[in-house]
Amino acid sequence: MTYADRMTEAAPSAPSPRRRDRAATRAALLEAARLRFSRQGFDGTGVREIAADAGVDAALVFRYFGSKEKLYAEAVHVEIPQGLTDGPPRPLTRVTDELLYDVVFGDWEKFDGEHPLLVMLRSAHRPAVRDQLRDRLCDGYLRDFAERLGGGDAALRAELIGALLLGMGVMRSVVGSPALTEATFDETRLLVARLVRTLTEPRADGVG
Amino acid sequence: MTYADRMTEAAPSAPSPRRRDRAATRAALLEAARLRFSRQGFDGTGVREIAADAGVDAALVFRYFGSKEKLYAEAVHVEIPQGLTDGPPRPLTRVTDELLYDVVFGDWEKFDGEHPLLVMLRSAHRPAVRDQLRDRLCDGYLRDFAERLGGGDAALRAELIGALLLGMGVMRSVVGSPALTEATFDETRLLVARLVRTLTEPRADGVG
Amino acid sequence: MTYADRMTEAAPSAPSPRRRDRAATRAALLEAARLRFSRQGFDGTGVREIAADAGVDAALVFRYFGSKEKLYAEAVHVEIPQGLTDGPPRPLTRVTDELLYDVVFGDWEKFDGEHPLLVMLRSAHRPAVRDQLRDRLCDGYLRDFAERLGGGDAALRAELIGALLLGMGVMRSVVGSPALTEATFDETRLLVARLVRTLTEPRADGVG
Amino acid sequence: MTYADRMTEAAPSAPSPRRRDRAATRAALLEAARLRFSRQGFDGTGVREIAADAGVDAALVFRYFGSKEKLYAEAVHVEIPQGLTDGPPRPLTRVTDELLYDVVFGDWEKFDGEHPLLVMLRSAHRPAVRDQLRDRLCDGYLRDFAERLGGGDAALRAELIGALLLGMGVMRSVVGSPALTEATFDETRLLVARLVRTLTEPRADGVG
DNA sequence: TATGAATGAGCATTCATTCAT
DNA sequence: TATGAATGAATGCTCATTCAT
Repeated sequence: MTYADRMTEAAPSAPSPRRRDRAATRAALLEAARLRFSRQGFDGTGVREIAADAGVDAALVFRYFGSKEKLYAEAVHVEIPQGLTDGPPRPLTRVTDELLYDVVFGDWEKFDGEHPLLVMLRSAHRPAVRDQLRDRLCDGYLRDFAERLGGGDAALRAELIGALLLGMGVMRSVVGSPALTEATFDETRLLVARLVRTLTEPRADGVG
Repeated sequence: MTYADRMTEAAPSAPSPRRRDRAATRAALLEAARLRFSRQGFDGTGVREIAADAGVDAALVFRYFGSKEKLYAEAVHVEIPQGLTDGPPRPLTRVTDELLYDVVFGDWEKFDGEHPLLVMLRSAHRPAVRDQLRDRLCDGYLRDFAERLGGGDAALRAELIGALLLGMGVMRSVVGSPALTEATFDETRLLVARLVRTLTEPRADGVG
Repeated sequence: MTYADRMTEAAPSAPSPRRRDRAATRAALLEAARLRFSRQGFDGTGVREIAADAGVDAALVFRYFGSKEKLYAEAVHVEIPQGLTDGPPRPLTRVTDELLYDVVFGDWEKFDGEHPLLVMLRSAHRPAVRDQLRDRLCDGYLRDFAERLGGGDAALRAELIGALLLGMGVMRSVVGSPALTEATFDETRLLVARLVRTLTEPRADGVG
Repeated sequence: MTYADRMTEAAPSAPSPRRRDRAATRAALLEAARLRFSRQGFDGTGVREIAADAGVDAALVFRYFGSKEKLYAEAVHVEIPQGLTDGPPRPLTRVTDELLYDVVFGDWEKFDGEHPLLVMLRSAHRPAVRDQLRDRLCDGYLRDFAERLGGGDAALRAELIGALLLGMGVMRSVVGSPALTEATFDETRLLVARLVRTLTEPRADGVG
């Protein structure tokens, strides 16, 4: 059996055998789903596994969420933090600092340590997940970001910054590259800030 | 056509020749597997599908490769191109130019149009794939790259460049972000070169 | 989903009157069950569907009726109409006329347009339904009918008439055969009357 | 458990543990399916049951037939006997005699004793089965039959004969009505022949 | 009493894999 | 050696029914 690499640890939480509590059961399923999907991706996770983690019957997944796919969509959904262009005015490098922390260095406990965008990336071969990812990334983060930048190729430069941050997240959490994994947030933010400024400040010489 | 034509050709179809020798059958399976895995990822591809594409029985996958997982490993394996620090000496931005073309803009026919690293990323939720990806990326590209860069945090800066390129590939092929998808190679390389120089040139001001 | 032809329209009635007494709820369940079972058969109907039509919880089905099977039995039960040999005396062809109308051409609103016998026939693979059907048909219609006919093989001839009428109902509503579906009641009754007389009138020549 | 009425007898045949014999396995599955479907209808039969009867794994149902529905279609398919208007010329009552025997009195061993039309009737709530039934009945038996009869309402009279025979089959095998169940073929054919003649012979008086 | 949360057996179907030939 | 028949565990999902409240 070559599929033994699937992690089989029990649910870390599953606190009380709460019974007959709709909200709590739903929440327990969502929490279990988040963790499993984060670790194992969509295809690698079974609904029975999730239900067992939550301590309930698998049929409740369908009662409460309709399908595995909808459970996934709801599990990886997070309210997009408004903090890009909204909130108190602050310099762009401050904004990217926050994003860097969130996406790359943040410890998203509920998602097994990774940013939900990276979690979704892991199951992005599914069209539904891909769409969700695109919405969150392009219509969420990047659009606001591009508006903040000026110039004709604002969208492209915004996506480059997005690519950098996303790529760093991939490097750390998916690939596990050594330098980024061991680097501290402070070491990294200086480099990132320099890169962001490079894309932000208008350069008189347009030389590549 | 890729920047450096390092892919060796192979029959694109191999339709009719019924009687095949062992080597040809193996090659046909590998080619079919490469295309299917690239398009559909590991989980989304069945061994019967691959075998049917190759015109042979599915049992041969196990006879020749032992398991689906090992077939995958062999299918996505490509000899790491020597073109980073080897070859004729050329400026670093030229090297990253080549990498940008390969990873982000290149058309890898044998992998259905994408760089094998992106293909692997798509199935990276599997520990085996993840390990393979890490080896290829860290011990392959990034190590050579870091040696080329000087300074104390060379490895980190090398990974940042790697993250940028990998992130751009993800943006284009997985996420499908609009600006990067529509941008031309030439529009993009100027921006990337600027970023690379930012990480390369020693800056007197160490401000982040 | 190849079974999408299952009708999914909501209940046409039972809209608003929230608070109901026991009797009204029971009646609402029965009515909903009758319609659903008539349309979709026993296996094709779920208790949740019925309960939803009636506007109550599915558990009430079990509280009131014990099981889906018992609900079915009660739903398709109708008082056998007395109109065969009872009532004012009238010729036998008149009686079969009435039966023809009832079974084949009648519009049984409460059973979605079909005679309950045909409805039951549709789920007659269930032993319980089959028993109910046999009781209704043999101990109900056919016994009275046979008494009306004279002669040694009265029972057999009665069953032949029953078979004709039942078969016509099957042809129209289950099979959907073209001629019987489009024929009018008046076109048909002449032929049926002739057949009935054939079985009724003593024939001098006993030739088959 | 109110569903205990499902018959659970083992397969009567399952002769040899024939292994690795495509044709024999296919045939064993078909035979088991025919019996189970005949007894229990489409919904009441599981593919595991069928496979167990045939002594093989349930997955083979899908390997050989694609789906449960296709297995059903193939299981209840019989070559329609040409013997209505084809073959040596013979009087119509002789033709109906044959049909009577086939549909009502014949012992179709492979279908658990019933004519396949009656078997299909049992699962006719499924659109696919219904279509198959209609094809077999209307386009098969009845069309040829109507051509044989003359007159303006030939189709209607043909369907009346069909209804009679089908209804008799239902009475015997589904309802289990006593007289028809106990009657001999010879007792019955005389009555049926009289009925057929009634519909065949032109009557000067068109009175119903 | 009536609600609705929970259950668990069951469903058809798919899959990588093995084994007889 | 290579074919393809056979396997069995796992998949997502549905259902009638029960039980706590």
